[in-house]
Amino acid sequence: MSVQERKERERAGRERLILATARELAEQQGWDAVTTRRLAERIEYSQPVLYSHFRGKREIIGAVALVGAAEMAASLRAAARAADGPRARVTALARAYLDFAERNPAVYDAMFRLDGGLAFANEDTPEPLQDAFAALLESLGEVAGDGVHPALFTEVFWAALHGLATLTRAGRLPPEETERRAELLVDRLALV
Amino acid sequence: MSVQERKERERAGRERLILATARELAEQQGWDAVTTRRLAERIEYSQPVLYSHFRGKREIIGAVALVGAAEMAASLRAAARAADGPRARVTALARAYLDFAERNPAVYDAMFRLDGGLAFANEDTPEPLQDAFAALLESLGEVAGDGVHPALFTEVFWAALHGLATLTRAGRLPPEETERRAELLVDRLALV
DNA sequence: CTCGATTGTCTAGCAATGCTAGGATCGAGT
DNA sequence: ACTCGATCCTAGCATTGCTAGACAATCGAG
Repeated sequence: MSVQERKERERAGRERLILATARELAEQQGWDAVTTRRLAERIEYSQPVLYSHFRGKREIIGAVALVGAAEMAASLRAAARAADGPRARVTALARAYLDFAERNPAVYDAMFRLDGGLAFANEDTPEPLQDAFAALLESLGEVAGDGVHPALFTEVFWAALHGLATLTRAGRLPPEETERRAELLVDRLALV
Repeated sequence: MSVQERKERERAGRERLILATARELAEQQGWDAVTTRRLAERIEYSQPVLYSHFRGKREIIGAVALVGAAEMAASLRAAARAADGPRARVTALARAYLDFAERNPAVYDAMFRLDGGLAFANEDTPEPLQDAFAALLESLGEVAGDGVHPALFTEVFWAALHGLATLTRAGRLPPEETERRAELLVDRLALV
């Protein structure tokens, strides 16, 4: 059995290598530059190897998205934990979210802009994505206000952050005032 | 000179045909299905003809985006005009925006999600895009609140709407509660 | 009316893309 | 040492955006 175990270990290692390489390449040159050929060349295997791990490029994007979701959830929780009081937590949360999107644009795209073949908004949604939403909910639920469903409030807040992140990165909004926009958003949306 | 004029008229007509066809195809099957070959076939010309009107696919997307922006601006203004009072205007505006995005997903993508090679957030921004933003500003400026820059407020509001529109359409948010989310957004962001 | 030139259009082709079939190679277990 | 299955690669397909160069239609001058 040891032989089989070793093989599985090697396989898992190579899968991590593929994902790390895809992510790195995407961050460096954008997802368009992540072609199966280039990716295969960088991991020093031929293209068909990729297809023994993933169904195709879409699934690779999806896998990177899941890794990113876990990271984002951790970042959000860390930021919330470091802040005192509900209001400060929300501010920190918003900053952390926008910061993550700015620092990991390719991963963010994989999560929310590209089609990674992932299920959303239903029971089939992969755990890391549900957990990232939960991380938002934990801090936002307490400032939703009476009579407002926490999940609905979180969705709206999230959508606003998502809009700011994507429009800014696409050059639709001047980046200089990101901070002021985030402040305004928190000021209005968070009740005390 | 009349000959030349006729040719220019025909040329302009064909350009409109290209754009209308591209838009129709994109709305029916998505922008991925808008290939130069398919597009050329539908307009009953060969592919190179497309390149005598536009630099490439990107520029076609950009041109569709401009047409869409003009339409959206008109829709937003019509909705605002039909409402009484600042608060009702904002509600109507939000509804009209989300409605436009839902009814013209391909055009919306061309405007805000895809790369149409257009300039944004600077003085080179094409007029229709500036005007669409102006249409938002007209109704939103009056509910920004004291001491809040109207343009900044509009950007935040717009980003929130954009987030709702894109996340909903990408299946990230369940569509049933769109209306409630929009209400919550207006409730919180618009000051009276 | 004819002819040359210009304008316009098409056929054919390039390189790059995602993906796959089929054969070669390597190694585990007898 | 040998067999057989798993593993990997070479080669290739269809499709994409885009372009070069040949061909045809049309216009203006004589």
